[in-house]
Amino acid sequence: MEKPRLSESQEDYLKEIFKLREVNETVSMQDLARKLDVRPPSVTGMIKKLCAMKLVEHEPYKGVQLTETGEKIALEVLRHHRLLELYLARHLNYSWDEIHEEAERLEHVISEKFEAAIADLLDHPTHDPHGDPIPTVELEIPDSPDMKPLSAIKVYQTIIIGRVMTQDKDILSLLSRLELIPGQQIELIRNEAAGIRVRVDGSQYLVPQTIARLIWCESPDT
Amino acid sequence: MEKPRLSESQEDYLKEIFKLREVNETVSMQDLARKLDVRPPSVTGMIKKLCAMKLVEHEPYKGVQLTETGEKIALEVLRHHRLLELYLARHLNYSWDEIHEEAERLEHVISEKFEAAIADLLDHPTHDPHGDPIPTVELEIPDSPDMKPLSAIKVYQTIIIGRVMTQDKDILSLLSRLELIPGQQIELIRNEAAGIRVRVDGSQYLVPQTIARLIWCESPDT
DNA sequence: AAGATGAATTAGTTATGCCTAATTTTCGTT
DNA sequence: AACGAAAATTAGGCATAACTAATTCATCTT
Repeated sequence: MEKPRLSESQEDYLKEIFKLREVNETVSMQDLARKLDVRPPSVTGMIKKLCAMKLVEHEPYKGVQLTETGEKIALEVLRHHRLLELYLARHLNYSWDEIHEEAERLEHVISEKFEAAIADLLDHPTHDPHGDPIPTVELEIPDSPDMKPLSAIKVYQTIIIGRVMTQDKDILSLLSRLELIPGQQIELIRNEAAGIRVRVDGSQYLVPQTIARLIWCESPDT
Repeated sequence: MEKPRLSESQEDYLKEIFKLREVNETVSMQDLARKLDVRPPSVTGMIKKLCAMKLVEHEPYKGVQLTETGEKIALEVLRHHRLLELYLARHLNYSWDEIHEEAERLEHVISEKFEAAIADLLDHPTHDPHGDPIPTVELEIPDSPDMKPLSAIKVYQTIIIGRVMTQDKDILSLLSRLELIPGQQIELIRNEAAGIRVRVDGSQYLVPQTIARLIWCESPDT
């Protein structure tokens, strides 16, 4: 199958469809419009084009889905993005909340060679600094530990943060300051109406429910 | 003065005007069209826009010049490009003839932060792997040693290559294979009609005049 | 079963940045 | 001083990817 050259826009559409599909059963035009920060008619238009290119399938008024080829491209972009995030953090001293924005621009521009070079340098990592899995060179998604949202953990215990499910800069910056980042061990204290009370590194915080839903943790049992 | 956000195209125009200005007294629309690989009417159109933005000055049917602001931007792009070239070569194992192409795309996309990070890592270098000076953070052009083209050196002696004045991938690849790269010591043997005969690293080559004009050397005397 | 509502689509516009074809300007020659 | 060639410009178009406004469709409520 020929590999068509896509615009950055088109790559972003495919990437977002993929990411939304991981969460929702079906991907609506509205969801895409929100994520891509464009108006719905723009989405309809672009989806039509991607459809013509056989990168997505679209039943009007229903939803969108990636074709095999479309998914391949989405995974490539995702691999670029996540490798870059780790690279920026590890080798260029970027802080945890700064990496997303820079990777977002670089992901469309780096060559296969660049990808391979940083993958090598990073020793072919499986997860990025936010805990997101990095697709392999063969574009398989590596396994992640079993996780559930902090907001859904009932048993009070010591657990490890595995993944933070947001790209919002302000939230990331906050979580970074509180050390609520993947790899961090935290202690669940109490589930209050307003949020989850946790101990991190000796300090206690009340994590609001909205934010607790974004923090996924490895739960050793139940 | 406000820093306007420019398109990649616009940055490329400013960069090329600057580079042409270093060589020619005056920059023609044709020169630009050739370098940027577009047709002359496109150049006229874009120059008009850059003129309106006060980034260039243009007397129709005469030539183009950068304004102060335009030159600043050109130097920023050039700094990005040349830092990136050195970075790719030093840290990501790119070969000498591969760096230009990748830097060409990345230069428009990296942030100030990225620039600062690699400049730090490279210990604030003054010249890139092709011997081109890297503008400083303050956008001053660092001094280079006195040089003249290999084709213009009369006295037969041992000299050091300082700069290679081409971005042509094929020529770069050839020169790379022959080790005719900045820093290399070479011995002038004879000036023949067809070219300059030199000894490099024990091997003898005949460097055609066209190529000898691209290789600038530090000449200790005369 | 008929609206009402919200999602999706169509129609038509805009801004970039390129193109070709036609025209104008400049300048070196005679 | 006039001509011809080369360079530059204008005029008019095309593709991309956004947008707004208007319309159509699907579904939920009563």
